[in-house]
Amino acid sequence: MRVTSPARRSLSASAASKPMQKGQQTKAAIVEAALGLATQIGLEGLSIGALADVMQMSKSGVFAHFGSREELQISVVREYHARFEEEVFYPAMAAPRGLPRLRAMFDNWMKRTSVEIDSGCIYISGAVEFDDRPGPVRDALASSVNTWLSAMRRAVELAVAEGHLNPDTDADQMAFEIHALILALHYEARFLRSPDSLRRAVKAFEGIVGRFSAPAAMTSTPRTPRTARTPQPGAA
Amino acid sequence: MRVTSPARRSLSASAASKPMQKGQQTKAAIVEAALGLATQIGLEGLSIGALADVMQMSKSGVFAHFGSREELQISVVREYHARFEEEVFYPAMAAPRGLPRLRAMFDNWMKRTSVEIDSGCIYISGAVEFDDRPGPVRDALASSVNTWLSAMRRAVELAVAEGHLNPDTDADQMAFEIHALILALHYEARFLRSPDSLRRAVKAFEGIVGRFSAPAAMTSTPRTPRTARTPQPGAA
DNA sequence: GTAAAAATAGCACGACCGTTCGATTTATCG
DNA sequence: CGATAAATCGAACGGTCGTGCTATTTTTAC
Repeated sequence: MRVTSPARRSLSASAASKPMQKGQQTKAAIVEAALGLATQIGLEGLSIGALADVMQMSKSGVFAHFGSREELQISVVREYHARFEEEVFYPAMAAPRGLPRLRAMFDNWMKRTSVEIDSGCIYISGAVEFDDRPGPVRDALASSVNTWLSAMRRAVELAVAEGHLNPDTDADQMAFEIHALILALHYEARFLRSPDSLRRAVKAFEGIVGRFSAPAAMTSTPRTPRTARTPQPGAA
Repeated sequence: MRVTSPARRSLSASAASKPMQKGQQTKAAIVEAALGLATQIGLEGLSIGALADVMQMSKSGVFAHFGSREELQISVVREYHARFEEEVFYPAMAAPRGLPRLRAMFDNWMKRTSVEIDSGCIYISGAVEFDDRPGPVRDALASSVNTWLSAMRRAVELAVAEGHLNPDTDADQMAFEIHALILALHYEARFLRSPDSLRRAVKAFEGIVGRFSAPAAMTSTPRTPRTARTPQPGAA
């Protein structure tokens, strides 16, 4: 292929090197439609036939963009990852570091999990579908999830460094408990259709923050060294 | 086996009225095998062909016992419900009511979720698979889950009545948070294969108990009206 | 034992699946 | 423009699925 036509159109493009032919944007449109399907019926439920129907294309036309169903699924996971960063992570980084940012991350995360009731989270459905099915799809999913959970842990550590949380806070532990709230919110809102779940999750989050920030609160065992009397209790 | 032998074999039988023909026990064996398959690949992954393979029967032979795949799935849910009661609920009822019993329920629940790493919980996988797929399978699942969650709430209320927990404890809230821990344990142990998740869940449980039992602990906001000291917060 | 009834097998249908391949259309570029 | 490459289509293959039918075997009952 020639050389010219340097940059064409950059949708979610990472590099402007490729000319971005027509096919690339239909591919992007296919991935978007696939993401919509996958959030409703799961990554495993994704079928090329149904996708072709939605796109008003032939099955082979859709297929040609990916070469295999697995590659399509991976593309969907990557797209979800990008949107998750865009809607959950980046906006939260605008909040001041420490507890406010941690709270913003949790809030955005909750919104993505519960507000759009009609579409689930493929990090959650995918975990169930691929928990004992090794392969590249599982790897892509686990990688994305771990990236986000690591960001949560870092946010907790920052909150400790800022003095918003107890200095002996176990960041992994706190991230685990926050993650648990999101999972319960997803479960009870989406499956049980319990209308209170969002309020429950918020309340539980405050409980967790209270436990990790109050120096007088007992954690698991009350034998935490009380000597130093850390200066600031938290709040915010 | 002429006439006699009035009751044949009662596996999980509820009534001894029926003669329990030969077919009933093969049906029970099929359901058991189906349960094993479903805990690995999910209720949706259950296929009659694969089940016939495991049972060394013909597809139609297996099929005839249920009449439809949906009925097979419902049978699996019912069987899981029975075993869950047997392994989680009933043993915990032997513990003294109050906090010890609540703790026993959580312990047994955790064990069922994490110890057998190679088989997941269909209450969790089923929730993802059927969260927006109405029908009798979803109904059966939701009914079983709600039964168990109600039992958890009742256990919390008993612990309040026994004086083990703060009298203004919101039982629904505490049950929500405990449920969340199980979901996170399942997620992180089974999908992320994190070895610490069991310990994390235990620690978090103690944190929850601590928060709901310590009368001086702040809950969500410290502005709880301390004035009237309302006698009945929730109900029993 | 024999006859009725229940359980199981065998086979085929139609539907959908992912995938392949050659033909055809459409976009790109000199 | 025409030439060339990319994108898309159409049809087909082999496979699995749930399900319905009719035999055949096995269990039950007398």
